[in-house]
Amino acid sequence: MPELPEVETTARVLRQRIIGATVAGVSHLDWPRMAPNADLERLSTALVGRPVTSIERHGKYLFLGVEGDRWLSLHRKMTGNVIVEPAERPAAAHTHLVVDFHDGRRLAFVDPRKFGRIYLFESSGERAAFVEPRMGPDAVNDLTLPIFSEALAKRRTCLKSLLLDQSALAGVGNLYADESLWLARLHPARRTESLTRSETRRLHGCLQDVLLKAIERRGTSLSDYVDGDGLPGENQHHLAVYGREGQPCPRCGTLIRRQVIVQRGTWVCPRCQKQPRAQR
DNA sequence: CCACGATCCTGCTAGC
DNA sequence: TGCTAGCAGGATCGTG
Repeated sequence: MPELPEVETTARVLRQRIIGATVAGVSHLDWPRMAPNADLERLSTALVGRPVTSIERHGKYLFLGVEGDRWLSLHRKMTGNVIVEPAERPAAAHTHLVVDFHDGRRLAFVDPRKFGRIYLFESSGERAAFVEPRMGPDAVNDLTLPIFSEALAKRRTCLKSLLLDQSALAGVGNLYADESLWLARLHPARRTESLTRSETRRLHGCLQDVLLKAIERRGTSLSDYVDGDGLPGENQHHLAVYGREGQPCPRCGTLIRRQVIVQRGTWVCPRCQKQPRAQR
């Protein structure tokens, strides 16, 4: 599933490919629930005839800006992909939005599960009003140690729940939460308020390491994810715990275990990540 | 404030 | 072999 590193990799590809391209048309919007605040007519009116001026990312959201402060925003949830390709190619199955450009290429939003979301914002203010209540600081661009400590102090919950909460910090999903907690040698069920100052610093550093390494490796391709050129990433070959139940911990060799924490499949090394005493 | 369950979807897989 | 029930999961919403 695309999390911050996958969305960042896609954003970098899109910047190289479509900045300056002018929108010629919008089509294939076949599932209205995927676009809660826009229909094909509104999207066309806002985008057609305008060149793409910027590609931005906050957390797992992608923002495609066109001239005149209009923003097409995409969230890929679990199975969505955003791909630039020649317009003559037949549209892939499960294509739910196509943006055609004047140069004969198109951007396709493909999502078998239809969990992905498409939004249109007609000003930066409108976009900010959407982002602010639901997303905290971006986990890579805005999350300094003091800001992370503050986000942690504001909530009394377990570490896994904190890392997955997009309003606390934006961009981390199930995979990178587990990988960061393993690298920091902290159990996902540990309470936020139980962390010492040095554990907080360690978790912050490990989270940055895990996310930046994953970006260098162009994301993790386990089932669906490919980048803006349709290419898989490399980080799936470097996972320590995620999805590795029964395989040895790369640090100590103990067999990785899967448990369910805050309703999510969670992988831990039972030796490196000591279960807190209050938990069963 | 926090936890938990339901919801949205379809592809995959375990089990018969 | 072929079918089906159940699971997975990000964000949101309603309930306790």
